[in-house]
Amino acid sequence: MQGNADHADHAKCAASSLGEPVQSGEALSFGDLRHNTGFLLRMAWLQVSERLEERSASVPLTAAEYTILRMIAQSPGVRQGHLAQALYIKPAAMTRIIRAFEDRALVAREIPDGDRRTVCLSIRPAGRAAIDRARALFGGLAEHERGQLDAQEQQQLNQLLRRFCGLEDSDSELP
Amino acid sequence: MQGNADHADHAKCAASSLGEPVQSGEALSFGDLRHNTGFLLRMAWLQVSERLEERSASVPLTAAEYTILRMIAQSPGVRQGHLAQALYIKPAAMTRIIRAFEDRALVAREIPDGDRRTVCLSIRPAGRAAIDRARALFGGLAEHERGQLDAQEQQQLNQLLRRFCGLEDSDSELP
DNA sequence: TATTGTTATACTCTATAACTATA
DNA sequence: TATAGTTATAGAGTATAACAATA
Repeated sequence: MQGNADHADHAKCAASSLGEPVQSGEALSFGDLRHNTGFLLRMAWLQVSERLEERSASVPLTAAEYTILRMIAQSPGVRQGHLAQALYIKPAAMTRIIRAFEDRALVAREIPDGDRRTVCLSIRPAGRAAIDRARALFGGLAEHERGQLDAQEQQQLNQLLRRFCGLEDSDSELP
Repeated sequence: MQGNADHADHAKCAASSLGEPVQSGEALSFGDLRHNTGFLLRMAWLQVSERLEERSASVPLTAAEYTILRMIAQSPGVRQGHLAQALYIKPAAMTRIIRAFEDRALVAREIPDGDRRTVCLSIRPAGRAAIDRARALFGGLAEHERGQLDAQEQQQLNQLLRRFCGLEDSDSELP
């Protein structure tokens, strides 16, 4: 429910004109927003991306690039379009990203004989080296990724997030 | 190996320098990325924001604007800077957002006598009406926010997310 | 001098549609 | 005609620093 904070039209900032407490202090109330998954997801992502951005300063790879490179390394020969679809990246954007990778010799583009409209991607040695260098910064259950959670809670969070986005516990766990 | 070898024969995609299976099919493996909280958070947020964007088409408020408006309604007289800090919005960006709100008569800006450098915000009737109209689209545990989760799992996810970003179960739950 | 908010500018992402080439 | 990818352009969002007013 939310029926608080009735009309406080002329709420003087500090001089409380109405019963509702005024937030001239520091901690302000999030109210029902605390039960809004979209809001929480955005807040959590903003915190993480901030930390990732700091870290990406020390390595020639952003977190987004790291993700794409890892996907290519894990799926050699993957079609560019499939990769874009899986990562929610539009084809037009993927083209620029991949071309930049090619310019830096991180990935190889190949047009297969079977269907010459498509582009297949594979990792190159420099790409693999970049991944290895960045893994410690961006990867796994690292401390900077935990927020206020302990390792067990983080795994629980991860599982719920996988379930949330339909990334069920199916692939590549047991070959 | 799974043998759909009709194209895989000559597709040099397949015959890479690695022994790894080739993902010319559809579902591709996310590998260790499935244990990467940052990656999962981004994927989940992308799904949600996509749905929110569709919904915001039918109402003159984006999901981000809805969040800010609700915060102002919940904290009448809140200082603009505090609001920006709480929501991870830079002051420069907040200025434009608030001015747009003021132009649409959704919020009121007030410069208090106590400290004339600051700006205090409060909701106006049109703002409250906009919130009410948008609540059904953006709010709570709505179906569009659940992903593949049932209501209980979603609450569990919400709690872990609150913990993750330090939004502990402290505020405004029991006044 | 430090703080709060504003302005101006540039840069990164993203969205969209038109285009090429293959099928 | 449909599909895969490319190109070009515009728009939103965000970062940065310089600035004004106030403390």
